[in-house]
Amino acid sequence: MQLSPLPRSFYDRPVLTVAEECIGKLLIHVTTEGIAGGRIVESEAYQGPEDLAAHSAGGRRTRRTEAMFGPPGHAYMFLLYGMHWAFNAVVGPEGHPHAVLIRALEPSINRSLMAARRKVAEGSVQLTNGPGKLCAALALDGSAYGADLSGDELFLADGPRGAVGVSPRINVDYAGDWAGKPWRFYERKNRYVSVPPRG
DNA sequence: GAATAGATTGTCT
DNA sequence: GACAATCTATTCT
Repeated sequence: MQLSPLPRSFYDRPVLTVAEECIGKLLIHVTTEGIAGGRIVESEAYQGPEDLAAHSAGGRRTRRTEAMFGPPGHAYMFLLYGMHWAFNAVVGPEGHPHAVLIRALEPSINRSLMAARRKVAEGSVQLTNGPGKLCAALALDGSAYGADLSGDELFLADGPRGAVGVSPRINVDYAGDWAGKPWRFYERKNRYVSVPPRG
């Protein structure tokens, strides 16, 4: 395993392919406090404009969704419920508002720094088992909006890959038929997955 | 363990 | 003014 950013070509593919291949990859954020990161163990695909669960549903292009319409390999950050940030990787060619939501990490790099940011015990599952939590642990917020993922501060790197499972997405019941799409990917038997699937 | 309510703010109608 | 791809504390069983 080495800590070099994945090439932009990794993101310039169908969103379901990228979401599935994100499992096991390392998400890394370097700040003045130091480096922090972990293995991605849960992700979801959002395929606007036809996907009603995506913020870009119906081709809505606003200030908030602008990054989704840009070229692949950039960060799409958004604030939800007024207090939590979530991190997405923009996927697919420019003009196609697709993104992969990173829902959970397994802390691996500089766990003590992440534990301090989250104010929970190092080694606790609570560290990164949810979109808002992992952003807090990595100190990701709106300032990372649109960041280039091929830079050396915020990027994905190759990592050991485990067995991947599939399930419907979480908390998108409002999306009608799209809510049932098996567009969530997770690593089997990993305790950091936010919502353990049945079985 | 499961269910529920409250927090809190940028963005859109 | 309403709502959101959530988290946490609290209140049940």
